[in-house]
Amino acid sequence: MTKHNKAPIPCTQHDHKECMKTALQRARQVCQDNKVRLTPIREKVLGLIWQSHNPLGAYDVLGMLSKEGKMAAPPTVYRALDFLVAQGLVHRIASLNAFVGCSLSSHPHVSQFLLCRDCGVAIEIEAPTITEAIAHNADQYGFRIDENTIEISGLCQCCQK
Amino acid sequence: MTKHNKAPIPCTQHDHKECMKTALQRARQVCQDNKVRLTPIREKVLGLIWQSHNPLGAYDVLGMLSKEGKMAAPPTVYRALDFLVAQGLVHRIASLNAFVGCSLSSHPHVSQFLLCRDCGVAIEIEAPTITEAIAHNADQYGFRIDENTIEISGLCQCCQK
DNA sequence: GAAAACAATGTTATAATGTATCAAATTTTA
DNA sequence: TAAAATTTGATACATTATAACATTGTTTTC
Repeated sequence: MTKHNKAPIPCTQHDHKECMKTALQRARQVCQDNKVRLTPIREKVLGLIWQSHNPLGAYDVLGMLSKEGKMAAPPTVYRALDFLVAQGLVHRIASLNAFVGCSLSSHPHVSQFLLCRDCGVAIEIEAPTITEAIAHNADQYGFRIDENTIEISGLCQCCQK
Repeated sequence: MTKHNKAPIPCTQHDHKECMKTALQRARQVCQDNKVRLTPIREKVLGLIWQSHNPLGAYDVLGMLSKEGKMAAPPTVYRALDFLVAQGLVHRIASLNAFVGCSLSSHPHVSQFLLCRDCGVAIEIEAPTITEAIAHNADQYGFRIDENTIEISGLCQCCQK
């Protein structure tokens, strides 16, 4: 493994429209495969979540919906978010009470994030070494893992300057 | 490293008075070293937190204080908890919005927990392999770590039967 | 295609968690 | 002991999340 020291995509200027398009395409595919419905509200909320790589609070999403004239109450947003989380399209960031689009491919994975406390970006990583270290340690305690919450706060490369 | 497959202390029947006594002694020492005051409220809250190895919500603590006749408002409890967290005597469990006594010795450490979804026990572990794996991965992204939130949910050994 | 069953959304109210602000009391410092 | 700093009290409020039930929309069955 070589050190890349290159800013991760979420952190850089990039064609974010492309991220969004990919995310929505994937969402349609996942929902089709899982035989669940990506309704207009759910798709809309996913789109709002994907407006950036920064986790959004449920009430942020609610506010954005209102600005677009769509009246909505909290349960509407929470239900859409719960659905998206259940389908693995969105992750909840417990330490921020916020939600961010899943940027990894559809295969199952644990959620692992680097969270910049300055710019707020959430960098989702897929680190087998972390996963294995955790599995190994849990095993030593006879602990059976259901879910991982791995949220590393700090400063992303861009914000250290 | 050998697999112990022995239930961790928090999970077993044990002399919990001893845990509590140790925790309070350590707290006094830490506060003395750090030149901060372990006031009656702070000590009381720490005691309540240590009544079990299960994370307690701030409002649980508040309720327990009330039952003992001590009137208190939320800020009182949150202030005490914030203090205890700052001194490293208590950890906040983000995924549960709850607080649990720190069961590791005073030297600095990242917070790593196994959380049983059945009995609710929080098992604090100190796993250098996890810490190193995270450090290494963060490094690859040029990410500077401030804080770790590592919360593994699942079933503890006792609750798998 | 109508009726039944199921799924999703709307609506209202409220619960649970956490903080801002300023006043009063206590402790420490000078 | 007076001044400064810290801690606590008290009120109000902000933020995050859910319960409960009515309504609408979609799918299935006959």
